Amino acid sequence: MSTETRPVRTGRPRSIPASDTEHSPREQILDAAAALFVENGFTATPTRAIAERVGIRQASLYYHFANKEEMLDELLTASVRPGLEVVRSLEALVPASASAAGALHAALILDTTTLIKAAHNFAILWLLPEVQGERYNSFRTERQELLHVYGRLGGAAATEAVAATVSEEQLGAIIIHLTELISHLRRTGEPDPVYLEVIAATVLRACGLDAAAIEAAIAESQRLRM
Amino acid sequence: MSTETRPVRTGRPRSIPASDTEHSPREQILDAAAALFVENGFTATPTRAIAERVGIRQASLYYHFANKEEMLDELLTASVRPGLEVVRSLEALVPASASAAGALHAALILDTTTLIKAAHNFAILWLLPEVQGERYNSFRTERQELLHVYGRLGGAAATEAVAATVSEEQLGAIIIHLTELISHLRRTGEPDPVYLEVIAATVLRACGLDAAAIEAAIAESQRLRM
DNA sequence: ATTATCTATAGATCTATAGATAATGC
DNA sequence: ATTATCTATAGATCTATAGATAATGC
Repeated sequence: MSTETRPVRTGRPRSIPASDTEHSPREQILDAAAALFVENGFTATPTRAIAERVGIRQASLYYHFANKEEMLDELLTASVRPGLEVVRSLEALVPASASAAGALHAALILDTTTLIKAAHNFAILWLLPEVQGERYNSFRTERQELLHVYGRLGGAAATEAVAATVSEEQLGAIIIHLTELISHLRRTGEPDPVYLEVIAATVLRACGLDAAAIEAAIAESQRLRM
Repeated sequence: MSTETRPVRTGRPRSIPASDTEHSPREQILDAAAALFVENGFTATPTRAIAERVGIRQASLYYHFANKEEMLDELLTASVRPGLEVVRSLEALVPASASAAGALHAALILDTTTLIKAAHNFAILWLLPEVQGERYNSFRTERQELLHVYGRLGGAAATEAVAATVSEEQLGAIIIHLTELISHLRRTGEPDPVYLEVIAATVLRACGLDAAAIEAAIAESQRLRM
């Protein structure tokens, strides 16, 4: 016996009945837009292409969104938020129940796992030139926050020698940028999952940790992620 | 007495006389296109905007280029080639007249210096979604070659522990990606030049080098660049 | 009555071609 | 004659709005 709220659809039926009755039209549109924006970019994706992929008429998009920008805006914020939460909750464990290096490694693995597994390669959306505009400031703020958290974790994990020459700001930029390597690799094919481990270890090396310290952080990271 | 070949221009004069008589119309167009493609992207840059920036009519572009793609294509290849030459010539010094770590460091500083100083932020062009098409394969081949050279240099410089867990392919991807951090930072402002040193040192750490080995590589790198 | 679609289309582009024109070169 | 521009424009978009329509909700 199913207690799921079966979605009963009002409104005029589509000329091509929806293959996906699970998700709301809004979600269907965002999914199609994500796929196409990632593949072709924003300006190069006609609203018609989005509609076609959903199986509705081009004009019907505008019942759900005021314009094309609104779709991109929603996709952008959806693309940082989960990563930010993960990294924040791991930072909260430091120093009481986790070391900075252990938490950093765990955050990196979880974050890059999301990047590699997500249905669409969301994380490259913010590279679109159109995103430079002020319209997307709220997204940029969230990304900046992610950079700061990574910077703090990295700074706390770093050896004195590294902390003395690399600011937390710089470290944050380097770390977040290394996680994004996954998205870049995804553009040309399915990246080898071993990259997740390689990137996480590279970040720890960038923080100045030696082989023994890295091994310890990896072990701790595994416990933290259980 | 000047022996410079003063460019005497044939053809119908422009309605707005060129402010730049130094460069050929083709070069003027590429310069304008570079600035606009970097700022707004490819599809979002109308040919009219390029022409306006040059000071000619939109249709006049097509005397010099068959289409818009040809402009992007030319800009892309111009953006990798110099870096590739620099890195190659440094690799040639190894091991006879330079250590791998020293050559790698020198290559990184020279490469990122170009990225930070170039008139336009060329290096982000290859991130444009339009560049994924086969049309730009020749450019992608050159970039792949740059990745391989960096991978070989990194592999040769790496400690045994790192070389055992990170392939040259992976190392190359990480290194080239770290150099590109400069271009990303340039999108939002003028990056602090200290990033050049920070990135180069980060790469050496990623290769597993300890503080002493890095210091030695930096000293050697300075000699190599004199 | 409300919702979510549809059809039709206005208005604003945008790329690239055709053919004219105003210089210099020989 | 050759070169590099110009004017004019065809043809193909592309976004967003207006208003009609076919369901369900009450």
